Amino acid sequence: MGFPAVQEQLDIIVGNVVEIISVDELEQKLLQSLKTGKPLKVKLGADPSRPDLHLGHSVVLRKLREFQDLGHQAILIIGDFTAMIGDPSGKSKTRPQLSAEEARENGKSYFEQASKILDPQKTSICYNADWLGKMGFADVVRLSSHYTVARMLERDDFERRYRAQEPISIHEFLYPLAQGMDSVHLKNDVELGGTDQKFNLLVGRDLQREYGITPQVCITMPLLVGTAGGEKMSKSLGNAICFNDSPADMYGKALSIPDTLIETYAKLLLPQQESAVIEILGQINENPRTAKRSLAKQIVASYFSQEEAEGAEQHFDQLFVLKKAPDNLDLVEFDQQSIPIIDLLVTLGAASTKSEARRMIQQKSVTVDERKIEELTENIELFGEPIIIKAGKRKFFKVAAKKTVD
RNA sequence: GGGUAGGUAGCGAAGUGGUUAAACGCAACAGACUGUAAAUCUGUCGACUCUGUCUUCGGAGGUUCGAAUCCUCCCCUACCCA
Repeated sequence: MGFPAVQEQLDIIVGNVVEIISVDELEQKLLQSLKTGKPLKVKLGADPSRPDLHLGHSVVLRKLREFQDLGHQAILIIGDFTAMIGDPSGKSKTRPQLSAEEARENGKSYFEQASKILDPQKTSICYNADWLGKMGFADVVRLSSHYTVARMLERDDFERRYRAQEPISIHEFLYPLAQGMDSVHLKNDVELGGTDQKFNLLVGRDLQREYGITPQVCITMPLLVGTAGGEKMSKSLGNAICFNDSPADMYGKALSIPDTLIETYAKLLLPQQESAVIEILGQINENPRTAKRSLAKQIVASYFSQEEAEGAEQHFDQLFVLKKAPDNLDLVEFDQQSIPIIDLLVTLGAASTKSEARRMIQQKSVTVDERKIEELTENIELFGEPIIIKAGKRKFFKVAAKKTVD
């Protein structure tokens, strides 16, 4: 099967990217593949230590998908080797060192999640422990000789930390080199990454050249801003929308983004060709609310289905527009017949400590079957029909005493 | 090896013997408002048997009526000199 014309391919590839190093080389590679009928190898690195994919990852995954759709070969490379070492970078706590099995396990989960965007049939997965794990100390020494400290310090992150007098461990210097070795091993034509990966991508390019391979084209994609705006989306900052979120959560989170983010989200999170994108962009000025609602719905639909997206929207309206409890709450059963409200909130996980539970009550955010709790010491009767506990705006629980079978 | 500057609540950052559970900012949570879980305003934000009690300021001891603040030892980080 043939590839689309080079210009046609370029038009798609260029969309949404921040930088392509370099466009000329990319064009040549495309031309070459068109002539020989050989697809380009497009590499994307995946970190298996954090297998929870969120919409931030989707930006770059979508770009990879576009390459697939153009007929090129997507290679998802699971960094299980680096994950096994663990990364104590800077002040951030040492990441748990993963065992080989855990890393593989996470890698699998990563692939499954990524398959919501990629075409799994056309995606090859590699584990970099397969080759990095076989390198001996001598190999590593040889590898490190290709790079200098000064060049390492060019990296934004290193430079900043160095200036701020924050610690940088030696092995962190080895990371870009290890990642670069992946490119040497795979002889890939293109590597994708977020803008924060630019340095690493370039190291891969340099190393390929050192090892006598045609250097890869580096394509960087924008980092997605989190739902709160400002910082980049990340699970640990709690501003992420995850692939594994329920449709309802996904919808709610998407709807809570600041208005100023609607455009960015619409462009980066939906397929470029999607007609809804244009529609949403058109609505922003007239009615941001409508634009945001259809954005949220489209996002949910792209991970689940149109029906589930509708459902999520209805669920949301019921909760926040009509302010009623959702009707499909799981029942939490208790052994005892009654329980102090504070203990109840902690047991349910609505509050992490009793002090917090106390505070919530004092702030009048707790209701039991629509009745506001005023007394800190109130006992909640659990026998009989299940009751609905509401804590804050969006935490609902349905509780009851266990039915005694006699 | 020598020297200097540091290690304070989720993060950033004040505080250098006494109303200090510890200023302030961010994050978080709640309330009001709204078109949303946006924005804005207000409040909360160590724990508990909660008008009181207990435990915190890298760790362990010590001085003192009283210490995050003084002393000793140790651990950790950055920089400079070797």
